[in-house]
Amino acid sequence: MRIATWNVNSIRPRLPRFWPWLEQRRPDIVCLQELKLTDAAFTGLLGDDLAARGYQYATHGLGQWNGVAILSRVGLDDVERGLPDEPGFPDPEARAIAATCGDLRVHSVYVPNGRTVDSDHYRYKLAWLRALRDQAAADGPASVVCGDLNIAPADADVFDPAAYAGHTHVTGPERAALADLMALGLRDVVRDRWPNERVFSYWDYRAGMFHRDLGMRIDLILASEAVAGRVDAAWIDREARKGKTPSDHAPVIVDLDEAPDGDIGPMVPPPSNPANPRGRRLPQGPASG
DNA sequence: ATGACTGGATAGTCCAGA
Repeated sequence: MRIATWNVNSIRPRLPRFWPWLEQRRPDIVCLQELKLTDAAFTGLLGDDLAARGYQYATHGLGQWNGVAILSRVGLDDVERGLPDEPGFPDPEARAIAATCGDLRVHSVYVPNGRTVDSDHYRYKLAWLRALRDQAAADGPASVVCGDLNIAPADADVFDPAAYAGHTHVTGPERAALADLMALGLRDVVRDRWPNERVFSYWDYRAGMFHRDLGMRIDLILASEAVAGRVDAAWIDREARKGKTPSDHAPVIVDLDEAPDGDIGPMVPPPSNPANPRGRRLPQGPASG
């Protein structure tokens, strides 16, 4: 099963990129962020074409900012829009949606940016992350938190840590909030798969940042242990950042083995292969470079 | 270089993004 997450930076002007991407990558579950549409506008714009491709969908969109969705070809139940006791700015925004897709609880999130350190928006970001952790704490054993976390987990996840000193996305409190979320038992599956690689998911539109590969890794798939153990491939789809009218974010894609029937039995040891010590298939596309 | 680009709302430029 393939799961993808993509901050599309407005779905309406992205449609000429979105439909070919969906046809090419054929994910079973898609988490989208920054739709910048109401739910009604999303349905009017994409509803029939998604149904024709076999996707159910649920959206949480309130207007021109934010907006998140989950698309699924493997079932879509128990949809939850927003977070329990969700903080707002000042009112709650459309930044979180969750649903059960087959055996998986799936979250699609667009974490607040934070703007500048110690601003009201920064405090809102931290409060929002606590509310997300509290929601995810109620998940069953098979869950994924996917989306634009707006936090670079480590210095290796920004092109120049010194350039980000004193800026949001890299501060201790933000990383601590991410660590608190991951302390529920969630794994950063792309970093697990590419422990020493230069792997970014966002590049500023300006100054040829993508061409020079000066970016950040802020779009994450965080998977519970039971799911992380099923990961075959985990990579950033840089092809989607190339060419005309891209989003400034690239999709993140994870492939899982089929869920075991019934109880999870003893793990079969992976084949011993020095070129691929994790015993995983190689990804369908490049992770970076 | 406190820049650079893109999208939304608007009808001038401003806000937001990160």
